[in-house]
Amino acid sequence: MAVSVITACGGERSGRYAAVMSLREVKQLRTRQALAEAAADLFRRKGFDATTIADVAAAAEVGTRTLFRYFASKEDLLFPDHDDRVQAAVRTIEASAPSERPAEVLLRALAQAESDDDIVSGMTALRLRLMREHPAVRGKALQLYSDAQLEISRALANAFPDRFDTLTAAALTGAFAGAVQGVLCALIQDRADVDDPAEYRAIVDRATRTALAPWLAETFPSSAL
Amino acid sequence: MAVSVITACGGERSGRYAAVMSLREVKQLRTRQALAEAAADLFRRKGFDATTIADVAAAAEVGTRTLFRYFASKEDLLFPDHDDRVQAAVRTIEASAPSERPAEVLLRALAQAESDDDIVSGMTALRLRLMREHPAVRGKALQLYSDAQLEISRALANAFPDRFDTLTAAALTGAFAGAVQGVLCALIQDRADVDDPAEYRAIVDRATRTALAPWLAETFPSSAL
DNA sequence: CAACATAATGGCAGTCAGTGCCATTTGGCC
DNA sequence: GGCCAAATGGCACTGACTGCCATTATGTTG
Repeated sequence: MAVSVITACGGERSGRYAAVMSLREVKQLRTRQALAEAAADLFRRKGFDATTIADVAAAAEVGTRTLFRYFASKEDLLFPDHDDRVQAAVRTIEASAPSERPAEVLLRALAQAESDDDIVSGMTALRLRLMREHPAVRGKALQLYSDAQLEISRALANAFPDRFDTLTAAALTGAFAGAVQGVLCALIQDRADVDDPAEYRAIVDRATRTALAPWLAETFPSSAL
Repeated sequence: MAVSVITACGGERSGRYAAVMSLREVKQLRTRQALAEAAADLFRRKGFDATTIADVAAAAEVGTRTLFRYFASKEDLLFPDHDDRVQAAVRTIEASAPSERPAEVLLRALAQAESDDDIVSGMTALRLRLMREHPAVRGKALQLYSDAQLEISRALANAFPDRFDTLTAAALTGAFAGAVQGVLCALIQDRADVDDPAEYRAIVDRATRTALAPWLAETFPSSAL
């Protein structure tokens, strides 16, 4: 999403967003994306450890000091639009009708968080590989996911105030996310590499379905959902 | 557990483990514990950031180079006997009877991982506080928990080979752990500090019950468990 | 008990992530 | 054009962490 905006700005339709984005903002977005792309490229080619912050900054043609104004840490370079996705998921929940089943809404919100951009660009595959090989990356990912989870559970509690208290919402969200995460980790551990986007999507789908089957089962007391 | 062994070694019954532990091993355990205790003490008094590795090493009367032979990172100092607990949980699962309900076994294994030592010593409270305040600590904790989760799910799949494939076990374990973790996080977020051991235990109990209520409900189809 | 093999220690120099400070530049706006 | 606020990037610095190596302590064998 951010990607397409910038592409549009740089291309023939560069004036399209002039009305809504100042030049300064456009430049910032470009710098941010240049950093993320340079990082992904270097991580892929040279490896995570062998790539220094200075390398990334140089490749993006900014100073290292500037890099840290865009990304708080080296690991954050791998999750450039994390916030956008979380916000999208939250909005999905907020926009849901009270008549819907919370589990369905949650499922839709999580599915939406999977950006197609990332999958086809191979960013997801890179991320998964680095998560497996570098504990620090895995730790950062888990931290981001955990924070997102909390935010989502709050949105859920707000969207269904009559069915959930904060704690139950946290439990439900945690169970969902935990199940998916658990399956995903187990899958990652097995197959060495997931290069094919379609394969990755199939895996995620399977993981989600496996994990959530009990929650979505008809026999399950709807009061708990 | 490690604590009591060392205490016994250093005290009047110092000869007790001489037959099973060499002097070298006893010294190593002592150094390890000295480091963990020094770290906990300093983190508590001075704060996490303000405490340097050099401080901890000096307090434990070893060189910083030696510290890193016992703990791979500054954060690891906060989880000194993580491995022991995970192994205990795994053994609990391995020792379970095939006739038991997997969910019950899992619950018992997780409950056992809560060491009384830690709770009364305030280690847990310190850990929770630092997890809330320092993302790096939270990331490390999540990483350790995630790895433990994978190991436990494997043990579960092994213990109930006729009921679970690897993925379902991972999903169930993930859902359990995720639910508890979610509730715990939500609870932690609210109350600023949990100093009282009894209060902490109550919170964990409540979190566990809230999180797992759906799974343990009678109406839930037993085939899924 | 002596001598040897092995493992633990700790110091030193070095790398790199990340931060505070400040002078300079740049875009937004009147 | 000129002022203001924000962005930039260089510099020096801290602190976690590592490889290397000489020294020391421990276990073992005769």
